[in-house]
Amino acid sequence: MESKDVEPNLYDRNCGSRQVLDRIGDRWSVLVVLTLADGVKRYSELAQRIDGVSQKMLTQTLRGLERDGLVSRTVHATVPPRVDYALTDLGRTLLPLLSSLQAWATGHLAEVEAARTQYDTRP
Amino acid sequence: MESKDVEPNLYDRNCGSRQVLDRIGDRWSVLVVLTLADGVKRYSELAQRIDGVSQKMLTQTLRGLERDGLVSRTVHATVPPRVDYALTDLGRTLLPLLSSLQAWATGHLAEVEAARTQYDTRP
DNA sequence: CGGGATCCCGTAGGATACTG
DNA sequence: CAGTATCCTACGGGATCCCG
Repeated sequence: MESKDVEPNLYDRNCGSRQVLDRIGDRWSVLVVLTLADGVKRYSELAQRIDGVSQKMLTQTLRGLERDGLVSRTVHATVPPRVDYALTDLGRTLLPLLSSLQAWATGHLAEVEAARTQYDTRP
Repeated sequence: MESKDVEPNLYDRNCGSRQVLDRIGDRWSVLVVLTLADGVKRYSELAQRIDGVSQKMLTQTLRGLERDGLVSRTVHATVPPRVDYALTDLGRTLLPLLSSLQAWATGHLAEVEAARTQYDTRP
């Protein structure tokens, strides 16, 4: 099969789908999107909620998500300034997947940790 | 079900669930697991299939997945040596999620790229 | 063939200070 | 408050050599 309908190959480093996957796979992106799951959040709320993220990384992550059309950014011309972030429709389509991921992570945490200790304590 | 249910907080950097998520979110881990979806693979097969991965990263990724109990590693004492990698039962439970992720990436690729160009070409 | 060990570089990413 | 700008370090990750 070699039509122009290239059937996106995730394993090809030049394929766009891989870049999309990279974004999804990003540490902070996942956490940001999940945080925005329950509605609009301000910059400071995000920073507060997501433990360990530096403002540089948070800003960078938000820009990336905004660029990819997953998150919308709304600036209110007030004093003090206020910026709201929310999921776009596209971003919302990603939500079920990330929730599943979250569920898997918490649900299988015990097994993973067990595997780790077993791996670490062996000949 | 027990009283110890601290309800794993993904947003706490010290919570194990976040480390699990980090592993899943890893660039190469996802691709390796997906590659192993259709059965046992040798080291060289993986290296060949996954474009752009260095052997160092491949080895490192495989070790990580093995440690977390997602992938099994079988060494055959032959000459030349032969090492087989396969998903464990635990690893297989992750498969549907990653497939969904893959589907999302390819399915929404166009929208994401559109959003990008729009973002890049604006005041 | 499947990696372990080294060397080395680029950059991701943290801390801090400054601005609109 | 919500960033940008700067500096600086750690580490991701590539290339190379070598061994079981």
